[in-house]
Amino acid sequence: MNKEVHNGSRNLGRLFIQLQRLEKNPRCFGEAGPLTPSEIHTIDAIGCGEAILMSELANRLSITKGAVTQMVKRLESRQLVQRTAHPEDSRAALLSLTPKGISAYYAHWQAHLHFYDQLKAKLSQEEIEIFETAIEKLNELLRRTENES
Amino acid sequence: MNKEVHNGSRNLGRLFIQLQRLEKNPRCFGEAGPLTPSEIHTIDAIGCGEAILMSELANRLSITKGAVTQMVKRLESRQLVQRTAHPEDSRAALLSLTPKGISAYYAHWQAHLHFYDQLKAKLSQEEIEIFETAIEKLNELLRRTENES
DNA sequence: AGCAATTAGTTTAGAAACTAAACTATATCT
DNA sequence: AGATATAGTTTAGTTTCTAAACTAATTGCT
Repeated sequence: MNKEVHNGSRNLGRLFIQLQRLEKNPRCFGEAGPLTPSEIHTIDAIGCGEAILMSELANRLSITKGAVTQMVKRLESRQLVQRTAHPEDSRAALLSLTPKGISAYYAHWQAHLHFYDQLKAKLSQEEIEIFETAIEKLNELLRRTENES
Repeated sequence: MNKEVHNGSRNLGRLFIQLQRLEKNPRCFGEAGPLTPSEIHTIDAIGCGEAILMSELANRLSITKGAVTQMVKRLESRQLVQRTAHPEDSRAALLSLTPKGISAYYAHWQAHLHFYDQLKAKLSQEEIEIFETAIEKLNELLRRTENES
């Protein structure tokens, strides 16, 4: 009984470590060749919505602008991302996904959904709902923890 | 309604990213100075149980033996980890935590528990239980996914 | 209009945390 | 004893990032 007290925290820790491990190696998504975790993560952050600025991407990824420059250069050379001139500010570059980038984006998304479906298959409808609200609360908690520091 | 279909997966993804972000910077634990994520992770993997071999540590961390050599060298020089000779195999080194390492280990553990307590404060007893079994099932699923590839 | 301050992005040198592969030294198997 | 396997180390090189100095365009002030 007493031994079980810390298991919740331990399991959450393990979950994190396993996720990290799984996301460590390059994988293929859509028509793109093998993509490293950072690469697919960047594609995910750019997304299929409106084109975004380099600095906005840096923000979303929590990395420096310099790192973004380097990453985008690589993805551009592999024709996954494209830059277009900003219509009003000639300093700025507008980033968006190419068709190949979009295919990687959807394939990645698809993989996530597939994985999540597997989890849902193991839970009842009620459990799914509780799990999801718990995850949301966790996210909220983390957001606040982040601002504290 | 339809818009909500993918939110579970998205939130789980966000959780992962937020956790990564949070664990990015060096932090202080116990009597040890600032420790990088890899360092505290290594200390956590060595643990306070029986002394372990370098290769066992490499296994637990899913990194190469060479990487372990380098990491342990650093932690040893900071007096967080110690090596003792293996009584029966003179090739092998037995790793364990020094008192300073142990204090870091517990402080890290403490931080996790504290965080988890904050989450639990937001959930009912029943919700906690469901959440924890869901996490366990997730872990199980991940373990299997890992073996597949 | 003119000059300072700000902002967008780039460049460069270097750090952290790895890997792969060749290596040393000991142990085990036949 | 000799071949093979195992524990750990070393080294050179990769990836992903940062910090800081930089360029070029924009905005704000007077």
